[in-house]
Amino acid sequence: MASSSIPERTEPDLSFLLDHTGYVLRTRMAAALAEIGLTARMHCVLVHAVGVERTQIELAEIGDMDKTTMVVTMDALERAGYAERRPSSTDRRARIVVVTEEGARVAERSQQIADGVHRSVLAALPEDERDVLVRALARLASGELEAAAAQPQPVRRARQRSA
Amino acid sequence: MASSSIPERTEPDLSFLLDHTGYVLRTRMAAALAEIGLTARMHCVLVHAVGVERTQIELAEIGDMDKTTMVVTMDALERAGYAERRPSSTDRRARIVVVTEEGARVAERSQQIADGVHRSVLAALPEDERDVLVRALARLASGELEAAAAQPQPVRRARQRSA
DNA sequence: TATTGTTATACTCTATAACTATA
DNA sequence: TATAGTTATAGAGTATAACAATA
Repeated sequence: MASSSIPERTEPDLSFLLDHTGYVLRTRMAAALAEIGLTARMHCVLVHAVGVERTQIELAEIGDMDKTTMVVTMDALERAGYAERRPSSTDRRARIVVVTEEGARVAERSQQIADGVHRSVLAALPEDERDVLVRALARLASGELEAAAAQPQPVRRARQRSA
Repeated sequence: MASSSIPERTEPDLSFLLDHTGYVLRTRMAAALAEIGLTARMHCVLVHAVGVERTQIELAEIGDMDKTTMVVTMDALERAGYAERRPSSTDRRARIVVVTEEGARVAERSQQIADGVHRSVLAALPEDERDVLVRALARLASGELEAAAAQPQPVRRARQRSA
């Protein structure tokens, strides 16, 4: 959130626009999901685990989280009674995330909530802009933008113990 | 970054799209600015401080940062020799951020870099989508989206000492 | 040897609190 | 009393490392 809001006489400040809209949407989504006791991550895992056999790692990749973050998220889902860890029948190292009956109901509800938030956001736009916005963002998200994106993050220094 | 990348048979996942594009752009911008030794925040402060008399608080608001984060950013800019703190002539509590000559050159360069990144991103889109994307994001950023955004963040708990 | 999942922990980031000096 | 700026530090979030079990 260090983008400028004041327009220079140059390019449109895409950084500010994406940061700002993303922030506001995240905030709205978090608030909406919080009403049924879910975080965005719990929602994401839940929705992608219903009906299919997926391991924690697979779900972590889908939601782009670290496997250790996945552990925390699963802990929360288990405490809430929405999902369980079951040993995989094919790989005894892995755990399948099984959504409970109540979890499935919650997942459906939370997907409705998420869709509702998205709909209400898009509703603020003139109809002809909606599709173009989604299409343009999808285009940027899938490839073109990624290509040139090196990894500039200097990689977080590791804890080092002894020599 | 807990949005799903797998399309449900529902609304387009605007959360994922904004998160993802925002993340990639932030990453690219950070990498590009890092080549001249700037962070996004330093760039933002520098660019909005050249030529005008602005206090730290004013610049912090423009860049949407906390005043304590502004202190850190100013420390970095001073170390680099790009900006200085000067007492305000009208309010002896406040410090005006004065950009040095070298700082002004760097600001111009960093603005070119930022514009270049934005241009190259937009270049990935068919021409007719570019304007619409920017216009739609601007519309969402300015008001409509904000209106319904309550503050759901439970406010970070304060350190409490004694009673 | 490599991988899944876990625990423990360290690091980064950023905001709160408390303070000084002014207004 | 309130505000600009500073310092110190707490807290959230998240990644790294090391480990156990299994592949």
